[in-house]
Amino acid sequence: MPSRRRTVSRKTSILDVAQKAGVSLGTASRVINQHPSVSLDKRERVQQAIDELGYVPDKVAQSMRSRRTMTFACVMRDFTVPVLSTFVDAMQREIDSFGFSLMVASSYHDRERELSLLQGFDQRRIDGLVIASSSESDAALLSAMKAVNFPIVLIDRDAPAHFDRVMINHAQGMVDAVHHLASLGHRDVALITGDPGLHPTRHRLQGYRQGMRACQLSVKPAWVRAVSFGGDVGYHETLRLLDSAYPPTAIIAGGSALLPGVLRAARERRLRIPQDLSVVAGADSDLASLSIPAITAVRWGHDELGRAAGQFLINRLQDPTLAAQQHQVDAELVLRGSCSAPPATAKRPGRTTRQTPR
Amino acid sequence: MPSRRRTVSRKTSILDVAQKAGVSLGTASRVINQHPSVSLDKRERVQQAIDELGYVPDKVAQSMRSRRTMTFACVMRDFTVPVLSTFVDAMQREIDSFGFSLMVASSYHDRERELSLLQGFDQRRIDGLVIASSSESDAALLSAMKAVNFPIVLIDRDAPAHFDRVMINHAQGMVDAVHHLASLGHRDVALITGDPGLHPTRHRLQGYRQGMRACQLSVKPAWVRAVSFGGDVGYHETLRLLDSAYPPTAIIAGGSALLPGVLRAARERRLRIPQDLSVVAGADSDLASLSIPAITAVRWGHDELGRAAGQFLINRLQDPTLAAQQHQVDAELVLRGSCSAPPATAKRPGRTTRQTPR
DNA sequence: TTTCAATTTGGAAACGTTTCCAAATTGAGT
DNA sequence: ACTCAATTTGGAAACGTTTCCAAATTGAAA
Repeated sequence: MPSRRRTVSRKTSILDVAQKAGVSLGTASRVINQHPSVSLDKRERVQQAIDELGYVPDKVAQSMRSRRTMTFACVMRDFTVPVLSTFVDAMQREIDSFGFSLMVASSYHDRERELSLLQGFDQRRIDGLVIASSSESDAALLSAMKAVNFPIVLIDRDAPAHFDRVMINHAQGMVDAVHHLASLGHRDVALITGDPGLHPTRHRLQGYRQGMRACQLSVKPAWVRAVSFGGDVGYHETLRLLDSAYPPTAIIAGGSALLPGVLRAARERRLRIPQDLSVVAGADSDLASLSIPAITAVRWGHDELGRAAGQFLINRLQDPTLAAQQHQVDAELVLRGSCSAPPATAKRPGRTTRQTPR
Repeated sequence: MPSRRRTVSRKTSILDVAQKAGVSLGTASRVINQHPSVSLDKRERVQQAIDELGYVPDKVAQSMRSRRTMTFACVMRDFTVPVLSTFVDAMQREIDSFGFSLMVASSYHDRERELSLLQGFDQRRIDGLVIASSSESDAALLSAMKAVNFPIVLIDRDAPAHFDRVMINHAQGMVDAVHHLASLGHRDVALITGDPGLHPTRHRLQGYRQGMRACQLSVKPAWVRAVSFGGDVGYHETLRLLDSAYPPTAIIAGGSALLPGVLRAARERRLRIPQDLSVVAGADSDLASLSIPAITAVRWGHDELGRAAGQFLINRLQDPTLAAQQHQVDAELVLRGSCSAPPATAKRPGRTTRQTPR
């Protein structure tokens, strides 16, 4: 007689189903996968066997053969940033109905870790990745992203290769911010933002310059500081600005991680917001909305970002030949209490600024 | 000759490694898995082949055979709650060095969804789950949690079955809160908290009563409201309290989702905090720390929670026979600006309260 | 009936590993 | 040299599916 089962009771497998329904293994598999060519008769018998046995297919075995893990991953710089959870949640909802699960991991701004996450996910044979990479130009990272066996959607990043992209319209936000400040009478508007190699920084810079030009305001090079999103940059750059010979009357904090430092520096210099200094946050945050006064900020829907990213991945899985997809989510300026006319007392020497419009 | 490969170039497999090293498949596998019984000679040859071919093992195939997916999952009611990301992040870090990845999913307070997540993760053969279940007593949920093929760690839940548990010492937080308020002169302290079927609610209730007793304060039944964490409960219960015949002079908002409603209701009734009404938050949040005045709150380390949960799972995987593990993270009262002496003008009728201590 | 194409079916291979088993090798003790 | 146990090794089974192929069945057309 055939050898007995080793374990006392195995999980019921598709074999048990086939046996119980009196069909072959292949036929059972076909009804599970809704394959059309199986007679109604057997289809019913198999379905009944499935119900009676409470059979559920083993995803690992399915993945093994079908090369689909029904899993996506999401890598962000740091999930501790509260607003990212909104993004993840929206993406989750989007992919959920298609049967996909989501893995998450923070890269902590660490290139090595990012590379090893990439390889780890490749080993796991995930079906897609959403990532806000730490760099857009790092050659090793880029080639690792290309080498990998799953589609990638970039979040707020703009890389040379033709990945799918979901980006934020930071430029528009900056244009609006500058216009708003200019309309209040500001002429000396500074921008502190992050890593100059990253799309959000470059795009903000672009919008800032465009806005200044449109308002006929000259840009003093010392007023635009694109250093990094990390550390105490917001604080130090604000101090440098405030202590300079020509301090700006308004500061745009281009990045949610920069705002705390800007506010702290202003407080230390005993500048009241908005009477002595106007402040705009280039990204909305709890701090911005709950501060007193609340900080006027550029805002966008993180849920829209998440949905688009999920949708892109699903589209591409259905049709791998799809051209690179791109989506830009709009940003709007939400007016709060951190901006007012510049102080009248501003004792500034005349400068070579162009005259206001005719 | 043997049949040619179908695909142009397959991923290199352990077979290629074995072949290149001139050993059997089994031996190659053994060196990969650090199995002791393989000669130094072959070990080196295989390692070299691995390096030269850039071979990385396929996790899906490994899981298939070894019944280990190296994956944990985490389901919380709603990941949109900012503070949960700290938890996830800490857990992530904890399990990362052991090679585990993390899946996340929100249950959205939805029992059906919770059940289907449970089954989905079981199909995926994850190695462990961390969950703040929506109920501690739902029979179907409980039996589903028992039926599942992986260990479960409960977060801030107390279920009859012997799951591993990581809980928060809400009671201590409440005791401290009551003592603090009593020391300021309050005698009429109300508590609004959430779903009475859940550990955090029951534990807060217990701490509140214990604290009141210790301070020789009587508890009016109308002052303790345990309804739900959802909806507009914080708002409505606060109004009910404030509009009652004997309004409390202090309110404890036992749950981070309740605080916004409490503050809104107080504002609507034109009560200044803390002059007219003292408020303590039973859970810290951005709102609590950034409000003006900042709200005195019970705080604990979500990172400690996450680390403990990850550690428990790893412990149990190493030794499945382990007795139920339990860890309680301490809560402390952080004093801010939302509490002061009760208004002197309180025109309250004499009550049958016991006299203050001798 | 017979023929032929279309549909349905069973059997087996394949996915890439780990692990079991038995055979081969080694090395120490006589 | 011979025995025996311990170590190392190769070969094959197993994990639970999907999918390929060829055989069997069906049904319509001749």
